[in-house]
Amino acid sequence: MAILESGENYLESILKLSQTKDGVHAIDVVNDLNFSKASVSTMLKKLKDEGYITIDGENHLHLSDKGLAIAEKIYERHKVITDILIRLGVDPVTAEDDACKVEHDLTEDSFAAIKKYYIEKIK
Amino acid sequence: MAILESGENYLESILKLSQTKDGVHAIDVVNDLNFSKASVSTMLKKLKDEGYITIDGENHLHLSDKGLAIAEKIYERHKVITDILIRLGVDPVTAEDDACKVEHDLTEDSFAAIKKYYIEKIK
DNA sequence: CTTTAAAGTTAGTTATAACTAACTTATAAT
DNA sequence: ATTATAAGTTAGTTATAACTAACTTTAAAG
Repeated sequence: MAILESGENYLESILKLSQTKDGVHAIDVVNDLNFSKASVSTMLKKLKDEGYITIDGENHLHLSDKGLAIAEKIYERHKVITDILIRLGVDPVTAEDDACKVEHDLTEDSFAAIKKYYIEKIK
Repeated sequence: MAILESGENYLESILKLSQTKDGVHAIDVVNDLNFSKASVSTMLKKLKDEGYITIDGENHLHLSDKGLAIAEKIYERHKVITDILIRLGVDPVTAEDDACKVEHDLTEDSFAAIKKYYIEKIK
């Protein structure tokens, strides 16, 4: 079963959190995504069952190889799209919010085209 | 109750169809969106109940003022985003598909910024 | 005019993904 | 050690929005 939009956000959150903190817990994801503990618990179980993350004895969340691949993909999209919107004059908070939605919708082709343009013409 | 992503697509479809055909029926929307007749029937009823469309004695679909406003907004986004992606080198079919998803996610601010850039720098 | 096909509806199901409430488990403070 | 707080789980609910199956209604063709 492939991972969907919501799952991608969880993986991205775990990656982001793991860059500033070691030992990411479910509660950190709760605070980052502003979902209920119950929702996060349920989704993390699903992500674990489907092999996107592992949870160790201290309840630390770890991205598996395939989880990391998705997290990195989405996180890159997030940063590129946010930056483009900011450079086009959108306020940073709105840019972040919009990137967070759009980042899941683009095909590889479209994002690659956007990224290429971003690197050559905007950045 | 505000209209959501799916409803926006129906309104956009009705607008698009009404530009090449007069007397748009539910079945035309079925063929345009590739949903089942049942799904379309149910959603059109909801859009009617909430005042976004009217359905006349011949089962022709008509956008109300507020329905038209949404349809035009989404349709403009669709065309702008599709054109940008095509100009960035994405194949037209993929560009259409991606625009169809992204068009619902952007805030007014972000789309306005993108449109401004599109008019000044890309078009 | 009757039969067939197209159009539309209704009922019930499914999946995704959030929620609250209530529970357990684990940690920290008195 | 007991209690209070924090963390995590489980069960059941909700909303959105698709689906199939079965039905009705309308329109067209013989």
